[in-house]
Amino acid sequence: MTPLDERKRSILKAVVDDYIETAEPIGSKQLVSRHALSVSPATVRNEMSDLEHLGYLEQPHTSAGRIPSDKGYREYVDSLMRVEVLPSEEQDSIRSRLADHFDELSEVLRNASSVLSSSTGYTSVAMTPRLRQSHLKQIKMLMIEPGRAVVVVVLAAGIVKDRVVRIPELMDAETLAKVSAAVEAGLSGMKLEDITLIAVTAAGRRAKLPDSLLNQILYEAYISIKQADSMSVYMEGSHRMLGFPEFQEIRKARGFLDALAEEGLIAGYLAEEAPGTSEDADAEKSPYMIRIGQEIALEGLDGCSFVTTTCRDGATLLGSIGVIGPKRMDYSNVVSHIGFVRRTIDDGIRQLMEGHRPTEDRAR
Amino acid sequence: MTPLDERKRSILKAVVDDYIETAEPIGSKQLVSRHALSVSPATVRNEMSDLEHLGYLEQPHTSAGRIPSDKGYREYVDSLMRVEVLPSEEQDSIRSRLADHFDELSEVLRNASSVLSSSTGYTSVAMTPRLRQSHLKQIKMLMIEPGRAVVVVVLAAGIVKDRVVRIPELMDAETLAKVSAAVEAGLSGMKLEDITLIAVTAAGRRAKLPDSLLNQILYEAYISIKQADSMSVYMEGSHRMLGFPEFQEIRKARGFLDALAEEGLIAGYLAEEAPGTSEDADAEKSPYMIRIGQEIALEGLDGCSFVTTTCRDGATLLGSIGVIGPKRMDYSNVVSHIGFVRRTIDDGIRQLMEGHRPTEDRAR
DNA sequence: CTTTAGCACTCCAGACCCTTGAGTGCTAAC
DNA sequence: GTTAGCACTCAAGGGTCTGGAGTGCTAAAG
Repeated sequence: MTPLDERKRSILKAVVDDYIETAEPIGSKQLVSRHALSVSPATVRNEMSDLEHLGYLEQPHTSAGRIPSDKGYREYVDSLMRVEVLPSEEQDSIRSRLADHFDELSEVLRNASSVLSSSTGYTSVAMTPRLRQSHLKQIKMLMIEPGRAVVVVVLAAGIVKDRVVRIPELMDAETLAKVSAAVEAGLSGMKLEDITLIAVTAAGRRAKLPDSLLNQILYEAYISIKQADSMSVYMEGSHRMLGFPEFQEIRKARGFLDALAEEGLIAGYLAEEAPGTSEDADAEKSPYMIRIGQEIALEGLDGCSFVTTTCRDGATLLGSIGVIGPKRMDYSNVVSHIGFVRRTIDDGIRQLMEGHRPTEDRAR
Repeated sequence: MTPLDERKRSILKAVVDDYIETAEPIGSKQLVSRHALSVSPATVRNEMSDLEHLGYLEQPHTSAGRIPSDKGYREYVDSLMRVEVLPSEEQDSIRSRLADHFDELSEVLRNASSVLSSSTGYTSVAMTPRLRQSHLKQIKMLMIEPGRAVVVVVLAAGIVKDRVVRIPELMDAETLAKVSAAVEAGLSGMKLEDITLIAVTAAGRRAKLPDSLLNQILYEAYISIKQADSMSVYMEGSHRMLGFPEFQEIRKARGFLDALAEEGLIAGYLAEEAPGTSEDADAEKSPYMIRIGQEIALEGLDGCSFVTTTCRDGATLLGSIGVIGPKRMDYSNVVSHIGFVRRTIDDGIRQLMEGHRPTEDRAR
């Protein structure tokens, strides 16, 4: 309970640092030689033994070195590691990879996922949020050909979803436009979660058309609106994990991949609010959530850690991004990357939202 | 060169069947006992030795059983295996899983991929084709808010793509509608590959607006049209491969997953036309392409086979679907599944295209 | 000429043992 | 409180051995 003294802290940090690098249990002698500790191996041994009893380290078996426990990683993440600012070349490279498509949220998130995975070397996920709280801005129905139409739903957050639907053969383009306008007029500005089929129908009725024509269309409009609320998950780089020693046993690798393939499992995790784990707001006041090992209570993902954060525009949630790696991941690097990506996205979106300044030199 | 005699054929078939099931090298004695061959192990031994010299079988090492060579699998696939019709419960189950979203091609393909992977137990891919040959049907630009618009591109094949773009602040909704109409009037009916920026500009000019306003919009319209041509790849179930004995060595598993993660690699393969490998058009005249082992010349995918087919509506290519598994995959089962999925999709699309009959009882 | 039984030979896989080296905990001296 | 010394532990790697499945060859039988 009493906080660790300075020497214990630095030894714990050294152990975690080394273990992150080598994935091998760390012994006292090795530790002394790799770090300029001004004490002997025996002293370190005593300290390590203490740290083990305190629950920060564990031994795979007697007569092996020590590896960090979940608690050890937690301490490391919360107060020992030093998060560096990304070198500016890397910042530039990430910025340029994210630069395109800022106007399409799902593209941004897909890109972010890809960037995070390749720049950290771990698996990344990104997710669009449920948008129940979002306001409907527009809904347009366009004729494609007799019997088919496309419904375009635009939300306040700038999110656009479309969907092809069937409509009655008899419906012509002008009539459809009229219905479309009526629905939009009636629903625009409402929160998605408040839009019911009844509301849609009421709005559509204003078009003053026979119900026989209307019913199907309005139902499809309703479904389209509801579907706009669905979230999508992007995942990248799960194959990278096979390169790490912790996944050399096929069983582990398989458990991991099976867990990730489980539809929606990860989504549930990302969906949860980030409660701001680290109380000391470091270089960046960080709404990160870092879950370590058992803290992720998902079968197959023990042995992993999960760093997530959320992108927001003011109060509204725009998306969540995260990195999954072995517990032994390079937390500092991951946090820098994920933080930088988040800020880049937030900035990009904000810029887009507030006052559309005349198109800047949009690189190619 | 001379075709195999009947006994050799049945022994080869037996070996491949057994190996597909057990993944263990097959010995003469075992073979005799598992199949009701009316000859002694010694005879089988002689035949197997012949088959080895003819290149159909190979031995991992002296004094092990035999396993099929690529040539052996090829013979098996081309003329030995018997493709069963799917049991009707399975047909129903697949049909119902595919039933939704028939109006949205990309949804259909995504679904198909998921169905194929879960029903065969292997990895599946599906791909929308490049659509250069497709005709532009509609292009609509809708105002979202000052400075932002959504462009909806509809192709003749019934494919709909949208994209959010920036437009000049000054542009109002009616003006945009006018431009939109002009562009559509000028381009509708053209093949995607024939649409150039010049063509778009020429069409847009008819709206009689100052170039300063037009230029940006027309450029965005052009980009949107070009993007409609992009293909997308859906892949599912790559994690399933870790369950197979051939991927127990992490190296293999990693090579496989790395290869699949390589953006576009698989796409290239799927994109190639299916030249109808099997000359004898079996129960179904099959435009299958089956590539076995080395025939897939991709690093990491040796040891695998790849069964693909294409969905078409008449002459136009709608998409490709395929299954990737170990060379030792259950070809017969895969072919039945993939064939059934293809036919179900083709039927569904055709039904949608030709005469839209009044909406049938749409389940749910 | 084809098929089969018999036999010697090969080779992998698994069990077992041994050695080595890194690491520990404990004790006693500094 | 720190350190040197020492006995002890244990996993990993390398060797040897054995059992079993399978082969190829030969010679006899059909």
